[in-house]
Amino acid sequence: MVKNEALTPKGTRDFLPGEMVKRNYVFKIIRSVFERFGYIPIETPAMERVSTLTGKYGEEGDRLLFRILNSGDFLTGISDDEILERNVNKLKSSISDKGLRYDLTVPFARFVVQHLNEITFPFKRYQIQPVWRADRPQKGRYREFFQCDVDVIGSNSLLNEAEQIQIIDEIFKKLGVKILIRINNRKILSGVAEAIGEADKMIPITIAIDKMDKIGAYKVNEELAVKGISEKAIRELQPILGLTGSVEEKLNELENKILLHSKIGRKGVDEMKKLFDYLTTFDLKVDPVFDLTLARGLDYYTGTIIEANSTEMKIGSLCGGGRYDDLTGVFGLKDVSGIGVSFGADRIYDVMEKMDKFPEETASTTTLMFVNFGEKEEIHCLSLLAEIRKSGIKAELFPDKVKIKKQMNYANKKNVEYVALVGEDEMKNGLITLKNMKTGVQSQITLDELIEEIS
RNA sequence: GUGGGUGUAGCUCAGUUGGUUAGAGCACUGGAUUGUGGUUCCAGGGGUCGUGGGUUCAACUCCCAUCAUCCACCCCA
Repeated sequence: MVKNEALTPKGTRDFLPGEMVKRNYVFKIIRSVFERFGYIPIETPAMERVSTLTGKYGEEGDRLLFRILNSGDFLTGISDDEILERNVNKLKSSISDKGLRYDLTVPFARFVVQHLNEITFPFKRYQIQPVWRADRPQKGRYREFFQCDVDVIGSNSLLNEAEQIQIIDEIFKKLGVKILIRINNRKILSGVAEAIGEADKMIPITIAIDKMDKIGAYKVNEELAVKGISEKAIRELQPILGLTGSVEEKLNELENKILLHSKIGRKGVDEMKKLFDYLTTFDLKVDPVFDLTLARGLDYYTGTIIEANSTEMKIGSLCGGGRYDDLTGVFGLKDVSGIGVSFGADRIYDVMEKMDKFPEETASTTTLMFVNFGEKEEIHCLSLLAEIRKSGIKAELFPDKVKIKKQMNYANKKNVEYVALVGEDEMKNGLITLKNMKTGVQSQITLDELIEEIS
C-alpha cells in the first residue's frame, strides 16, 4: 500500500505551509527577544562525536541517543568473537562514532572550547536548531524537535540568572501563553541531601521529590526507599518538603535550621536570595515561585535551575534550564561557568494551537495572481508581472493554460487576494481586469491604477 | 525499556449477536456555467477492510502473531 511507504520516521513530522507560517511566528518572537537582550546566533552540526555526547545527560540520556552507523565497512577491526559475544553496548561504540545531538547545551560547551580564541567572554549566544531523542513519541513529545537555547558562558553573576528569567517572562508574554515559572537551586538540594545524611544520593532524591505534586508524598517516599534512602533520612526529609510561607520565610528556615551545617546548602540559599532580590526590581508579568521540589534530571546542572510550564494545558515543560559550573571542564576548559535555558518550540506551538493563541494573520502567500490565457497572453502578462513585482507586490502567473475555473480554484485555495485577468480584449486596450477575491468585485483598470490599488 | 488503545476510500469516521453487493461527510474528476473561485444542484472515479496465519458452511466482525500509529509510565522541550 502506498500509504505505508510514504511516511516520515516514527516521531518526526512534515510541516505544511499553514503550520510553517505559525511556527515562524513563534521563532520570530523568540529570536527577537533573544537579540534584544544582546544574544548572538550560532549553529552547530546535527551530528556530534559520540564521545562528546555520552556521559553528560545521565543514564537515561545515553539510552535515548540516536547513533549513526559508521560509513563503509563498519565491521573493520571487529573480531568474530566480539560479534558473537553480543555485547550490544560495547559493539555500539565500535561501529558508531557519531550521533545526533540530544540537546544544544552540550554541543555549545564543545563549541566554546573549540573556538576559545575566537569568542569573547562573557559569551552570550542563542541557537535555534532541531535536536533528536530516541524516545517513544507521545503527546508533546517528538523524536525530532526544535530547541531555542539562550546561554551566557563565562560569567558567575546571578544577574545572568535574573536576565534569563526576564527573557522567559518576556517571550511568553509576547506569545500570549500563560505559564508558571519555578526556580530552585541544585546546591540547596545538595545541602538537603547532606543534611539528611544521604549526600551521595542527591540525584535519585531530587528525581523522586520532583514528582511530589504528581504522585503525592506517599509514592515519593516509596520511590526513595526503593532507591536505597534510609528510613531515617526519608523521615527527616518530610518537614523540609512541606516548607510553607513566602520565599523569604522558606529560605530563612532553610538557612537557619535545615542547612545550618551544610556549607553548600547555605551557598545555594544565598544565591536564591540574591536572585529574588534582583527579580523584585523587575516588572515581570509572572512572579516566579521558589519550588524546592523542582529537580531537573540532567546531570550537568550545579546551581540555579529553572522550569516553565503551561498553566492552561498539560504537556510537560515548555522551557527549562539552569546553571552548569563545569560543562566545559570535560572538554578541557576548567572554571568556566554558564547558564542557559531552552524553549521547546514544538510544545509551545502545540499549546498555542490548542488554546487558539495565534493572531489572525491573513498570511496569504501571494497577493496577486495572473490567470494564464495562452502563449500570447503569457508574454504580455510577464512584463506586467515584472513591473508589479518591482513595486514589492507578491505576484505570480499561473504556469499552465488550463480552464479558468481551475485557475480560480487554485487562487482561492491559496488565499490569493487578487486575480488579474488579461485576455485578448484587455491586451487590445491596455487594461487589466482585477478581481478582488474576498468581495468578488472586479473592474478594468490600468497597470498604474492596479499597483496603486493593492500595494 | 514497561503497560494500554486503535488500524475500513486521499482525510475524518460509521459498519447490528459473524451472513453473501462495505457506507457517509470532506477531498478529487466531470457537468449545470466553452473568460471567473468561495455558496448550490447533478453525475462519476476511488477499498486485496494494515499484513500474515487460524477458527467457521461463511470473517471488516472472533482468536493468534506481526507491523504501524496513538496514549500512559520512565525521562524530558
